[in-house]
Amino acid sequence: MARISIRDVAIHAGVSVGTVSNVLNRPNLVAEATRERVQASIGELGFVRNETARQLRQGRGHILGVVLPTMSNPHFTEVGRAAEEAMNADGFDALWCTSDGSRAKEQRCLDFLEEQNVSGVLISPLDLDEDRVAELHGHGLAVVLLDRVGVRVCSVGADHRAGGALAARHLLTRRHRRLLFVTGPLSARPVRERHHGAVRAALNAGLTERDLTTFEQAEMTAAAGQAAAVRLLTLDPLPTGVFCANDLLALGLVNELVRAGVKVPAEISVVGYDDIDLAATAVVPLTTVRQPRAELGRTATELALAETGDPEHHDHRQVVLSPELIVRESA
Amino acid sequence: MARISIRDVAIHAGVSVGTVSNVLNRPNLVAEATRERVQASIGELGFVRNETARQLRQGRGHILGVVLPTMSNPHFTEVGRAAEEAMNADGFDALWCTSDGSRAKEQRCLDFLEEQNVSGVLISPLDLDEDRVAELHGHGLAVVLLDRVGVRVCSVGADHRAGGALAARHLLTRRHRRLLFVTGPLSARPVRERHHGAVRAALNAGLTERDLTTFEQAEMTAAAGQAAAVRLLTLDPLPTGVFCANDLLALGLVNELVRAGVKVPAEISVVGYDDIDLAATAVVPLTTVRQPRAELGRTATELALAETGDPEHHDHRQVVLSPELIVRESA
DNA sequence: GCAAGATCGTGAATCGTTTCAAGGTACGCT
DNA sequence: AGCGTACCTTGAAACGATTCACGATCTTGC
Repeated sequence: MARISIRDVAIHAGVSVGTVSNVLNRPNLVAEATRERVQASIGELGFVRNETARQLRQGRGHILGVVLPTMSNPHFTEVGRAAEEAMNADGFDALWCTSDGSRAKEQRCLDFLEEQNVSGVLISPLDLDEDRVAELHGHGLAVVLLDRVGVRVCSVGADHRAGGALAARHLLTRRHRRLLFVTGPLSARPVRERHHGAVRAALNAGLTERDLTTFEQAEMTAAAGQAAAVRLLTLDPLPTGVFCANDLLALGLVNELVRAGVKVPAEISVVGYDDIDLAATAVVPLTTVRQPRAELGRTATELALAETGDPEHHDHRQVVLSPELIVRESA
Repeated sequence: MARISIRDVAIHAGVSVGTVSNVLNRPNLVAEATRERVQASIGELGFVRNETARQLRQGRGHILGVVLPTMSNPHFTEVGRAAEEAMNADGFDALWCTSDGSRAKEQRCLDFLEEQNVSGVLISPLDLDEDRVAELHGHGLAVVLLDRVGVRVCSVGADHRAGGALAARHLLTRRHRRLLFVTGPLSARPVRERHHGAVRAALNAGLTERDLTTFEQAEMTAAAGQAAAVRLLTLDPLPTGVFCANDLLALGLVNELVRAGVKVPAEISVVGYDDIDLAATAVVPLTTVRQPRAELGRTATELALAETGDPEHHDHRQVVLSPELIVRESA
């Protein structure tokens, strides 16, 4: 029942603990015969390295924290997956945390990660707390902000303003003149930027405030999108083009419109954001703004790893990636 | 830059490390004045407990691993979320791992968790490796199987056979006599059981093998569901009732059918499985078999915690929960 | 004024690793 | 024989916390 330690292995193999450790970490220093004997003992006893002790000795674990606002939106889990893959390739592991939309939970995640002695954190913050980030950073953790630029840390994100503009301009080229923007909470910066980008583009194209309506939904889920559709249908005159701040909203909205007998895109066109897998298989395949998810995750990991690798002279980079309009059928 | 340790705090506050530890863990043993002084130093220095060292000393961390086959299916992330909530309530934290459909990755997850010294693991195994489970268990970890019963460990799952039967019987009561079953890989037990349950129910109701078609999709995604729909439409005669092994498949399938001009449920009825959030907001709100997700996760945590609490005389329980048919519009 | 408790604080041992200076052996070379 | 080199192996000192037996100091009661 008691856990097998390196010491047990050493005794069993008739060598010192140092040698067992060498077999584990620098096998080339150990004579072949010895090495095999030790390996055999390891197998026989079912020894599993205690990473906890190893970390303690080594200072920091080979672990990066990943803090996401939710696991229910495939966009985020995919970014995380790409990040994790990149870590694994470098011998690091991911520690996933979810803030679940709560600032308090987000703090708990960060505390947890810091206590767990991770060497860095990739975080998609709800609402950037610069001080907390500085603190983390001061404690020697590499911090990479996802979708948010911060002072004095690395960050990687897509250009949401450009993305919003992309969506709006697409609707405008299709001659839509009455637009509805269905956003999430504007307190969240990426959401706000998508919205501003879209509004700006519309205004630049000669539309006026009166041509624009905004629904600010509390959640960015399909259910919220559905609710938005219901509300949309009470508008008079009806908008002909809708931009949703993410695909989940767009999916719920389109579904409800179709159910109500509205033809998409003939009567109302809809553009989403993110290009999650579900977008392509929707009833009306969704025209949407694709975020370079895999690149986002991968780059975030790279930045974090670069910083942990050489914290001394590391200059923080702000990587901003370009979103891409994916035209399908909904607009 | 160097991490602040309990020793630094002790020096700063002019006490011994033992006292600082007491402030942290048994504050009642420390005089109020001292306690406050230490607390002040902790705040001032920005001390963060090194959970790694604590774990080393204490034997096992207050962490439970959660191994899921994918983060892209909301069903699993929701189960995980419920499990995590229950852990948090008991002072435990969750360590999330994804096997991503690969047996090898699953092994890596388990190795990782064991090295991390977690005190237990909740696992939704791809394909149960009894030996590995026994090994984990032998190493003193509490193991709880999700959706799979195993020998000599706790498990909690829904009754998939009953769920499959529920779905099939619903189609049968609606007078469907030509059924299509769109399943995932039948090598996965829960999938197989859903299928068997459905087939059995159909046969019992007097249908023959010739009335039943099965598509075994490699993935259980909306894209796979879409592909299944395309193939479905080549069938002659067309089935009138379809049971999909999960909601993602069903969603993709329904969407494609609707796109092709097929009326759901009038011409073809579809039943899904899981009742993920998206099911309710689909174009044709999905009739589906709900799994008690929250209860599943919560119960799994409870079982694991019970075992870690008192490993000596703990009898392993096999909890099986009942699925429930949710009738909406698709069938 | 003193013994017996009660109340606090200390310091060393410990958890399982890694690391590294130092010790052994064997071998070849002069 | 003596010495230098290579090659292996050892043992002890960390890492940062917790725990616990033991002192030190203060009360209290007689």
